[in-house]
Amino acid sequence: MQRQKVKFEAGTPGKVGMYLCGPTVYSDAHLGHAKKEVAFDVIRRYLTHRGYSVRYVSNITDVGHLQNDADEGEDKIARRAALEKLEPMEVAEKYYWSFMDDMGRLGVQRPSIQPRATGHITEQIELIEELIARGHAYAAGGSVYFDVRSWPEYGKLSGRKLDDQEEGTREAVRGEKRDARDFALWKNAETGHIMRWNSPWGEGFPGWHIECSAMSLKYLGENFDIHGGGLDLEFPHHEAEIAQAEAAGHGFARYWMHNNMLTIGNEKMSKSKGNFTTLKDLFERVDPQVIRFLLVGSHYRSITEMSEEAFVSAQNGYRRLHDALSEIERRLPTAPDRPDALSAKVAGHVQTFENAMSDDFNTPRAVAALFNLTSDVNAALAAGEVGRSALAQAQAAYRELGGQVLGLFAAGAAIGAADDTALVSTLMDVVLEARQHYRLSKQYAQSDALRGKLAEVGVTVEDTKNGARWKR
RNA sequence: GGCGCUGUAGCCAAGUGGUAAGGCAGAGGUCUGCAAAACCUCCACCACCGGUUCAAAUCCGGUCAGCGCCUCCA
Repeated sequence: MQRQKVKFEAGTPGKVGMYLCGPTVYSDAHLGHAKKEVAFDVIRRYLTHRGYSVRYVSNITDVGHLQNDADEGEDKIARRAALEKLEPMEVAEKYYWSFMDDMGRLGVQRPSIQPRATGHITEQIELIEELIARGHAYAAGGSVYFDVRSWPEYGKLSGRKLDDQEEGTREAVRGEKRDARDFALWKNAETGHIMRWNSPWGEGFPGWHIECSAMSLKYLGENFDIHGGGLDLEFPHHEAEIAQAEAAGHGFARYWMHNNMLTIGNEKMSKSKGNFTTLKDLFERVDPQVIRFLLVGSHYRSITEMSEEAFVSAQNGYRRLHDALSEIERRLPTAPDRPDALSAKVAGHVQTFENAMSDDFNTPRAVAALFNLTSDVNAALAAGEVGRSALAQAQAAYRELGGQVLGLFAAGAAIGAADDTALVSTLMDVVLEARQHYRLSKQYAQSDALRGKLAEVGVTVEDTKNGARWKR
């Protein structure tokens, strides 16, 4: 809670418990969600790489919270349900799986535990009762509110003072609150509100913030290590989480990490602004691996500026890395068994990568290390044969650092690997052989025509000293 | 109004007080029948003005511009 970069020390040696605020499942995920998920996925992967046993908990918010702070009862999921003519839980289910599918394609590993808000109503009610018992919450009109005046530490995460905040900037302040800034722990369900549960205060539904306090404590215990989420959640969501947990007497997260936003045209991409691109649309034209590469190309705490040009840039850059790895693996089986000067260079780049990641997960510097590695590898490959151990060492660097840590170079990814079936492989051999005949007899018009035809369907032919090769 | 962030090449993006990582795009060259890929070479007075320092992109003050949160938002 120092609002600065600090050294990480696990609460229990060798183990890390981390909690990430997950999505509200009422619509398709967009690129901004991907930035957050990928950022924390990389953090988790790197901690794992460093030998920690990580328990990664990320919630699913399937209770439909209100569109705004108004008194009206329509919530986001219910609204969507009406729109799509679905049961609210069908909406939640649909977009939950949609989210999982999108993240899977981006190479985001599944959480160790993925608790749902609707499955933890009891835990939330219990926490609310503890708060009431300790005098930090009060019931009013079938709802329960957190009494911010009773908890002086409220605001410590985001560095805010209550008195400085503008009151009720948008909506009329509810009369039943003791203070305008008190936030709901439990809300009375009005007539027509579909998602509702029994509680000591009547039928209702939990407030937005309470689920994260209840579920993180349940699965990670008190004083767990890391709590993450988007910077836009710092206040009020995370502030409220801390207050709820600590005012109830529970030690909460020891480190807080917030990813910055993704912008397009210098504006935050968000659902409310409508300037978002859903991942599903994006996957139609951009390889998920390229999107992931693009995201790790900027630091998680930095704003990532998105544009069409950025996709092209990422596509070409990622291809360079990918091609070098492919060439290494192609030459590995026949590489001579001797030491090579490349080894020391590889080791140097591996060290640079580790140093970058150890310093607040600096993925841009880590990626730069991979590019520098690639330069050395390509130079060595261009110069002639390279010793097997050096190649194996380089391969391991790509696979372990770029692959396991950054989540790149996934097997079966579209670039270079798709359709690499026996049939396609044989057909391509036949075509390239025919083309080679044309070339040897200097019938270049014909050979170039073949190459042109292949290019039209996205296949690139490259002539090398050792014959032609192709890639997609 | 309060809290906070950012301004680095055409674009993206790191940067730990000691004279700017990396990628894309671009220019020239090597190789090639031509391409492609790869390799070699080139490409930044770090928004502006002051200050501290032997030394500032980096620290301090100010100015300008932009952004985020304070309302659902990743």
